[in-house]
Amino acid sequence: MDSIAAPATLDDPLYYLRNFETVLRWVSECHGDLLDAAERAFVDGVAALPVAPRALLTRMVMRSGELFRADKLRYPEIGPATPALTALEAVGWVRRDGDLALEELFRLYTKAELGCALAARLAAAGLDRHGRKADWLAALGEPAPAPRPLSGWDPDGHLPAAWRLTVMPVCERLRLMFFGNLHQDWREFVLTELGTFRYEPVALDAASRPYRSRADLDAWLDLHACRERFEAGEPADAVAADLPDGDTGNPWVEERRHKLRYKLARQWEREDQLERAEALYAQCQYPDARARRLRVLERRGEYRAALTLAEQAAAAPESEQERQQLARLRPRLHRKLGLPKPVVAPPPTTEAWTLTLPASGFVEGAVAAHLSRDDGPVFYVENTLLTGLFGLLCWDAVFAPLPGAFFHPFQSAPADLYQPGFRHRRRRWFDDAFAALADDRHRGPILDTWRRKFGTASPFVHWGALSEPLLTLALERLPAAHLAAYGERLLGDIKANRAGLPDLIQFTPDGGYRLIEVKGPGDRLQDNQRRWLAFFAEQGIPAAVCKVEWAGP
DNA sequence: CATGCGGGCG
DNA sequence: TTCACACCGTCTC
DNA sequence: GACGGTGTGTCTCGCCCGCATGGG
Ligand SMILES: [Mn+2]
Ligand SMILES: [Mn+2]
Repeated sequence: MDSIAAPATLDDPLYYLRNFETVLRWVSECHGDLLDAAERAFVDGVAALPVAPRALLTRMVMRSGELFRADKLRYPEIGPATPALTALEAVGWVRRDGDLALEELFRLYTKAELGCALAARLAAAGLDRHGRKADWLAALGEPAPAPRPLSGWDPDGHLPAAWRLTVMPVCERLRLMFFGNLHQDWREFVLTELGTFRYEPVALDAASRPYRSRADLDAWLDLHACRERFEAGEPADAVAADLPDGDTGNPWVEERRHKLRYKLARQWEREDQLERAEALYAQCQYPDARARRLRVLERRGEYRAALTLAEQAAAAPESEQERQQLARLRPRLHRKLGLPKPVVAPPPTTEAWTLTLPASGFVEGAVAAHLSRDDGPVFYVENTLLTGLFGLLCWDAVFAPLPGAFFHPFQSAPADLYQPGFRHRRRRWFDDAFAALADDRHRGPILDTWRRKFGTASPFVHWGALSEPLLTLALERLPAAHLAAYGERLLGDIKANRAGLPDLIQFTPDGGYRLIEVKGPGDRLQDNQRRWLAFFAEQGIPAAVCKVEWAGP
């Protein structure tokens, strides 16, 4: 199956067309039932086109935007653009300029060209050719002129022709079907072929695909459109009105839906629309939504309602983070309501000390340099070391070929990495990994994986930060039991616990090690850093906080 | 004309 | 374009 | 001390070219 989607060789001048055809074939074979009639007609129609228009279409799809100047579509391997464009126009996949907005006109043409074509308008606006292009656009855009065909902007025909691609929406949908997301694009094929990206080869089965139904895809695309509008600055009210509120049962779709709800509610909070924010949080399952809802109730002075919800939450906290937030919130609510102080177990204490150092830009580096000795080196590792050791030890678990986890050859992680059953579904592999730790025979396999897989994309291993000397030293010094404790906590909540680890690791001259979180003046521990430090204290894993003051002048 | 930026490309 | 972190201003006890 | 908002770097390569900009 993976051979079907392998990138084409770059020796072929039409390699990009081969790759596009690979995706079309793949979609047609594995996702044919998700296509509607028009999409099916497009996929079949591409195959029926002569090679020149087919290749030009592919070039346009893979470039950015939907608008192109004919004179910028020059490809030696395709030949003249005009006949190819004519063929594409005949099937309706491109059309001549159509209505061009002023911004589009300015994006297509250079300042010099616009100076000619728009000479009259510019003169009327009192602009000469010495101003800046952005100022021209601002001046001519006030009041906003109606979009019009190129001839409407440029009656004398100074400007070269523009063409508009009309099939971008269907191509985006195909991209989504293939990749399961829209942040990967067609360049994956080339960069993989070049060796710039390396992905772990995982056997794919025909049933593996991200979307089961057309409804899943439609919902995903709708949500994506809503999110883009929101991020473009459209008011939360308008976006919320269009936000579909169904439930597809597809975890990836639903996660996006709840995340967008969370962001909209957050925006309403900022606008002091607390009632609406609270109502939206109430139907939002994104992590932290319940904590935000509590905060909103508190801000509205609804202490009684807040306390009721807080007690519900405390009875079944959704995460350690929520437990931590509740431990701060409940005393506040009790005070407001005149209730006795609740008993809250204080977190275990972590050793802390203060260093006074000559001023320098990079606090972590300054502390590392100050503490480092020949027989006691210090590395700036933050999340990369422990997470990397875990990723190396559990490589086979992470890339286990479970149904539905991998559906194309360019995945750096299984699709269900953050889903609740992730660990359980791979317990066979994880049990092996933890057994290796229990028997203290993890070092060989970790080092071996480091050598074999170096450079291959992994959700846990950041190769640039994990040199062999660091790795060997860490393996020598870190007890297996510490690694096991770390791994268990990470697996308990991968998303929340993959960050927040201390800045430095110090390999002490006595043959041990110590993790050090550096805090410059005005910087304080983040919640996730506190949780890790509390855990390390419980587990007897050596960790400390180093506060830094800059030496006075 | 030097410089910086961003798109296109393999 | 997302995310983790640093930094800073505020409010409160 | 708690909280929230904002800014920053780094995400995915390295190279080339066209373009905009501003100073000489
Ligand atoms: Mn840090
Ligand atoms: Mn720090």
